[in-house]
Amino acid sequence: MWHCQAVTSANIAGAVRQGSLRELNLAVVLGRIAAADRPPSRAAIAADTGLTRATVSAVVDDLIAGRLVAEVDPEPRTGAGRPARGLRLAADGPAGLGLEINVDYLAACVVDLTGTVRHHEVCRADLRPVSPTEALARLVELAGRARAAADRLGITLAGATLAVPGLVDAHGLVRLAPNLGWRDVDVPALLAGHPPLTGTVDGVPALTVDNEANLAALGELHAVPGTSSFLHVSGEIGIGAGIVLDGTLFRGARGWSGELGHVPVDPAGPGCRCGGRGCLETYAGQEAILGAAGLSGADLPADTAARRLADLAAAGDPATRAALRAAGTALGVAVAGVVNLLDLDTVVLGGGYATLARWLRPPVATELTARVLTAAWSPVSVRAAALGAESAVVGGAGAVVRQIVARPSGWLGRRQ
Amino acid sequence: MWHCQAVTSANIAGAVRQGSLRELNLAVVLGRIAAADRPPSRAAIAADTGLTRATVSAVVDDLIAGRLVAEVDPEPRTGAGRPARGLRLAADGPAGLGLEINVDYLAACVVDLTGTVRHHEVCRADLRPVSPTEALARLVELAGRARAAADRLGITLAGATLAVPGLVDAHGLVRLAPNLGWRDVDVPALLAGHPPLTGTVDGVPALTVDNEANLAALGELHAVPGTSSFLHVSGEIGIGAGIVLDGTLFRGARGWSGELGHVPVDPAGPGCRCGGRGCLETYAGQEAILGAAGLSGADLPADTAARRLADLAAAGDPATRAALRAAGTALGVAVAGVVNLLDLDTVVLGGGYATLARWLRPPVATELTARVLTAAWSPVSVRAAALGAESAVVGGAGAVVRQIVARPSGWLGRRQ
DNA sequence: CCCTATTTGTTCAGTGATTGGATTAAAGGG
DNA sequence: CCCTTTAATCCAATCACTGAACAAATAGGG
Repeated sequence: MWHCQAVTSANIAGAVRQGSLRELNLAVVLGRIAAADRPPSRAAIAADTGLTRATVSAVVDDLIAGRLVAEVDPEPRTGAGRPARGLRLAADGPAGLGLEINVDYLAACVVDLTGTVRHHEVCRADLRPVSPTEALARLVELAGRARAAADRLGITLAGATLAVPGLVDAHGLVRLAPNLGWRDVDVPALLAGHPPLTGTVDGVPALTVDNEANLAALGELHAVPGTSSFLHVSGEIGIGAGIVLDGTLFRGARGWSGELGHVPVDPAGPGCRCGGRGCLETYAGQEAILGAAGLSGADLPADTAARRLADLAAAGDPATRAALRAAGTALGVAVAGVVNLLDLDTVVLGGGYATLARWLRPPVATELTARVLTAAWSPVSVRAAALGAESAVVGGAGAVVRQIVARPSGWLGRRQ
Repeated sequence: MWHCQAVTSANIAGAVRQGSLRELNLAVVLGRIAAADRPPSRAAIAADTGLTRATVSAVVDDLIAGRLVAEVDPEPRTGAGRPARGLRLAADGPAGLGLEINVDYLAACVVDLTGTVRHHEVCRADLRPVSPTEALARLVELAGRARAAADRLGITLAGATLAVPGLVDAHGLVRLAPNLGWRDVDVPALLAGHPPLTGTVDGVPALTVDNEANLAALGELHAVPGTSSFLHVSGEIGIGAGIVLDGTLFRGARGWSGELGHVPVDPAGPGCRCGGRGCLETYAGQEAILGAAGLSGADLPADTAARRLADLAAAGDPATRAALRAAGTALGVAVAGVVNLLDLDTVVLGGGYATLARWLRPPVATELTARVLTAAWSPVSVRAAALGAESAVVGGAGAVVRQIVARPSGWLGRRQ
C-alpha cells in the first residue's frame, strides 16, 4: 500500500530552502509509517531511514501535533529492553472525499488516512438524459451527506476528487465524456457557490477532477499491496486503461493517456466512431459484446449490461460465451502489445470487465502467453479488480489522503 | 489532477540528511546552468531559483572547484551595473565514453559535459559470425583509442555506456540479442581484466550496458531541445522503441520496455518468430520491407539495407515505394495505438527508419491523423532522428555526463 | 572628469535542522 | 536487587541557508 512514496516537494526543479529539509523528512518518516505493516517505533524508523533517533523524535512530534500520526500501545514483544511505542496513521486525522459521476450512478465515499472507507453511498440513476448542471446538483447533495457523516465521525475532509468517464484537462474542464454526452463542461465553474467544493484551500484546490480509469487504477494500487506496476483495464462502453508504474500513475504528456479502446486490433476491421478502423472498442466494447451475444443493449445501463452478460454466461448460453471469448481474445491482443511495449507483469480487469473476469481471463491469458516476448521466463498475471466497480470512487478519495501522506507539510502548515 | 507526478530527487525514499541540502542545491544550480541557452550569472540563477545570491555563490564555488563549471567573460550588455560573469558547463571537466556493438559495426565516442562530441570512431565489420569474446576484445581496442584521445584533449572519462541491440538486465547481462546471435552474455564478466571498463569507481559502475533503442532515444532527447516527450522508433532487423516522458527515459517494470516490434498489427497476419501472429515486425521489419521490395536481403548488413532501399525509392522503383508505403502504414497503425495509450505528441523515426523517413513519414502521419483521438485538436508530429544512426553511441556517452549533471555530488565527492 | 545610480558578487553574524553523545525511562534476566 | 538491553529524550556542536551590509565594476549625467 501507499506506494506513492515519491517526494513531491513544493518546487520540483526549484531551490531547496532550509525548511525543505524538515519538509522532506516529514514525508520520509510519514511514508515509512504508512508503508509499514505493523506500527513501527521511532527507533525502528531511525534505523530504517538512517536518520538519528533524535531527528525522528522531533519529526514524529510534529506529525502527532498535526493529527497525522497516533501512538498505539506497544505490541507484546519478547526480549529485554524498554518497550517501543508504536506509530500508525491517525484514523481521526484528515480524510478524503471521493465522488463519481458515471453513466448509471452517482457515488460518494470518505476514506481516512489509513485507507479505510468510513462512508459510502451509491445513488443509481441514468445520468445520460440529465444535464450536467442537474447532475452536479445531485452530486452536491451526495457530497453534503458525506460531509455530515464525516462530521459525525469526527474527521475532517481535506479535499475531494471527482471521477468522470472522460478526458479531463488540468483545470478540471471535462473536454469530452462521450458516454455521458458531455462536452467542454467546466465542472469547477458549475460548482461555484457550493463552498466545500469550490476554490482553493491553502493553495490546494478543494476539488480535483480526474478520469475515472486513472482513479480506478489508483484505487487498485491502494487496495492490493504487492503489485506496484500494472495495467488496469476498465471496460465500460468505452475501454480505458490506467497505467501504474512503480506505484506512480502514468498520465501521459498532457494527462490524456489510457485510451486503450482505440488501439487498433485489426486495421481492416469495422469502422469505429473515432474515425479509425478495427479499434479494440469495436471488438471488446460493451456494445460489441452485447451485439455478438444477440442482445441489443443500447438502452441498458452499463452496470446492468455486464451483470446480464455474466448471468447468461453462467447459465451456459453459447452465444454469450462465444461473444465473451471473442472479446477476451481481442482484448488479449491489444493488451499484449501494451505489455510488450511497457514491460508490465500484471494486468487487472476492472470496471465492467471485473464482473466478466471469469470468462474474459482465459482468452486474455492465452493471447498474452502467446504474444508477450518475456512471458516465457516471467509470466504475466491477469486478475479481476479487487474493488470492482468501486475502484474509482475509493481511488479518488484515496488520492486525496495519499497526497497528504506524500507531502505532509502542506497539511501541517495549513492553519498557521 | 497531477497528483502523483514523479519527482526527481537524489534519494527518493531515503532519509534527507544534512548534507543532502547542499547535494540537492548543487544539482539545482548545475541544472540551471546546463539548461540555460546563454551563460547565466550567479545573480540570475539566484533570482530564478529563489535561493540567495550568497548561497548560489557558495554552490558555484564548489562546482568550479570540481571542474564542472567554468566562468566566461561577460556578454556585452546594455544598461548600468557591474557586468555579470557568465557560467557555463566546463568543457575540460568529466566526459562520457559511449560504446556500441551492432550487427555491422562497432563504435566509440567521447562526449563532454556540454554535450559536444569530442571524439568519434566507427569500425565497420559484420559482427554476426564473431564470438562475443572477440567482439568485446575489438571494442576494448576502440575504447583504448578513445581514452587516448581524451587524454590528449585534457579531459577525464567519468564512465562508459555500451549500447547493445538486445534485452539487457540490471547487471549488464545481455539476455538476448537475436540479431547478433547473443544469449546470456555477461559483458562485465567478459571485460574483467580491462581496467578502465571494469569494476566500480566510487560506487558507480565503470561501464553500464543498455539497450540500443533506449540510448538512441536519450541521444535524441539530448540533441533536439524542446521536445521532452516522444516515442523514438528504431527500425533495424527488429523494431525497438524508446519512450521519453518529461525528459525521462521510461524503462518499464524490469527495464525491458520498448518491444514495439511485437505489437500486434493484424491478429490473423503471418506468424512471427516470437510465436504470435501479425506482429509489426512482420510488416515493417527490415526483412519484410526487403522481401516486399523484391530484394532477398538476408545477407545484407543492416545499414546497407536501409540505404539500398532509400536509393531504389529515390530512383522511383515502384515495388520499393509500395513496400515502404505498406511498412509505413503498418508502423502508423502500431504507433497510433501507442500514442493513444500514452498521449504522446511527437514520434521520431530513428535507426534504419531515419534513412527511409522521407518515404515512411507520409503513411505514418496519415494513420496517426486518422486514428489518434486527440489528433484533431493537437496534432502529432512525425520527424526523422536528428542524429540518425549515431543516436545510440552519442546517447550512451551523453547519459554518462547527464548523470553527473543530475547528481554532481557524486563526482565532486569522488576523490576525497 | 567626477559623481551617482545600478547591478553583481562577497562577507558575516544569525537561525533552523540535523548530529552524536550522554542521559533518563522502562522492561527482562540472573 | 542489580545489571543488561532497548527506547526515547536532552543538549552542545556543526552545517548550510538567510538577510543585510559592503565592495566591485560599469553606464550615464552634469
